[in-house]
Amino acid sequence: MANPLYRMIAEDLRDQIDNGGLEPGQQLRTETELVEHYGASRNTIRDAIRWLMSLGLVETRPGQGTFVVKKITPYITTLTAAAPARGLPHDDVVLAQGEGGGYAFEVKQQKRQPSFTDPEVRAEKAAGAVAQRLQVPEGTPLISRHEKRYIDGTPWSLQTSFYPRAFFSQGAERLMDADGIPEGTVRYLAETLGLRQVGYRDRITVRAPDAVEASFFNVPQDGRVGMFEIFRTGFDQTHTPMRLTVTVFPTDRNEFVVNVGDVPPLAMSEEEEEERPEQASA
Amino acid sequence: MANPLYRMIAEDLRDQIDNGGLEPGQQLRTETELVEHYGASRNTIRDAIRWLMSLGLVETRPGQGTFVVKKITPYITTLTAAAPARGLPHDDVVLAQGEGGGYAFEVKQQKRQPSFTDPEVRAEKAAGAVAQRLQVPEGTPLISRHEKRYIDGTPWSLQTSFYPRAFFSQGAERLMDADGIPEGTVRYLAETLGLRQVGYRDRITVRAPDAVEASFFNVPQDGRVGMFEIFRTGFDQTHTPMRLTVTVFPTDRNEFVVNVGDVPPLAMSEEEEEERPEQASA
DNA sequence: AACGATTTGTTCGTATGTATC
DNA sequence: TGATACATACGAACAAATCGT
Repeated sequence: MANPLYRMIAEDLRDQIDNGGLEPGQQLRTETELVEHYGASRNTIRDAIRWLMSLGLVETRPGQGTFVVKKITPYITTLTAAAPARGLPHDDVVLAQGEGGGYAFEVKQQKRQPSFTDPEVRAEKAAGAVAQRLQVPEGTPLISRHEKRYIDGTPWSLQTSFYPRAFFSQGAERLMDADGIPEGTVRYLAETLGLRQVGYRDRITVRAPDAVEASFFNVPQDGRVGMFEIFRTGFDQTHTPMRLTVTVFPTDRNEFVVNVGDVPPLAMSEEEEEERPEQASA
Repeated sequence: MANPLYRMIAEDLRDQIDNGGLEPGQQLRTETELVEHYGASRNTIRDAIRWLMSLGLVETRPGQGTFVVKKITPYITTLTAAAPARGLPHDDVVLAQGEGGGYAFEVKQQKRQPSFTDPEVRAEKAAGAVAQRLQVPEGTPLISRHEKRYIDGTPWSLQTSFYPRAFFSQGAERLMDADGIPEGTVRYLAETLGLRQVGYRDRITVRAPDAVEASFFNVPQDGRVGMFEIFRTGFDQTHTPMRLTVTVFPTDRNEFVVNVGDVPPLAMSEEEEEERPEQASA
């Protein structure tokens, strides 16, 4: 039964975090102090701390100490379009609302301000998963548009959209502009090419971050914090994929909501006042 | 530039996994062999392996060795109801289809057979997130039904549904049966109490597994493999929550799909033939 | 700007325990 | 049972980051 020593020490520290005195953000005793307190070697203490780290309970900062992680109030993103007004035909509503301002994800969380970088535009060829989701042969010329997205100035998501490069030659020239398309690419394509997006499919997976993502989101290199990866394929009137948008979000600060049928609006009280009875000013 | 030694060794091993000879499932050289090969101490070699483990690239088995993890073909679950037949009123369709056999998640992956345990039924009181999502005061009497769900015999998800215990006294007596409710609790409640579920909301988050989940899903105790946690709140005609279902899935073997608007059915080719060029009969 | 004190990070060595075949 | 392989635990030394003086 006797668990290894480092895990017993970890359990003891965990208790103090879950119940006892250790508050989020607070510093733990230093490794040297813990060595004396538990009578174990420093390596064993470090094993215990590593265990707690892998559980996402503490984080270490070189030169400073070990700290209890504070949970982040999650950003909430609705994947389905805004609830259709009752009585309206379904198709007409789906994409007029939810996919308004350039891209569908809306920040439901009030008081938070999303912002984006101007897109970085590249010409590339379809390959692998991208070709598969767009249902085009490998090597098909594409346009990709890359954006960094922030909420209140903190990194929120990395987004890449792919379009067939044929759209460009057919007249949708602003697809390769490095400026944003304020009215949204979906609407822009409808106006210029008559391509109406009649629906989309999201595919939600989780994977480990790569080096770029870990650095951008400021999460540990290793896989402790996963990344939501959402593939959104948009379909036109002929049920042909007309675009693919891949967005990556850290799992530690994001939630997604899917509404089906007739559901009440997301109440503010549903996400707030989880465990902060104090303060309410913006 | 000069990364720590253990990470340089890890990178070298990683290259062999990504490009070179090391196939999924294959065994790496033993720690002692790696000590000789790289001229580093065993602790440093173990640090390198630990790094690769945290990236989810390898796994260690005491007494056997270190192995390259093989990725699992993911189970695909559609969260939205089956595509409504065009022209039908929206509300009537939403829940007749997708939420047929007891619960909404369908296994889209062909050739795979889901199975469930008989539910374990408990009487309990609403608390915390459950009370919040059901929009009832803390302490409200509830019925909870717990199921283990498998696909092809391997653990797939853990599911708990909560209903107000008042439903039981009002006549829905089978809610406390330890037998399954083959026609589905949603339909059962409609037939006995006239409670129609007109919509539902899913909330998708990722968190670390607890001890029970780690053991059931056979994933490491630490947080390397996250858990999808999906809260599904069902609403009745009066927009009041009538049930809450919480389902937990390991992120390493699950994907979710959300359909909005008019989208073509999920083609088999979209998930198959990722890296198996052979065989194509259906 | 420089230095010293503090704290975590990296690397070595060594010994023993435990799981698997 | 023995051999092999990973897991745990100790001790020690130096490096690198941070902070205050």
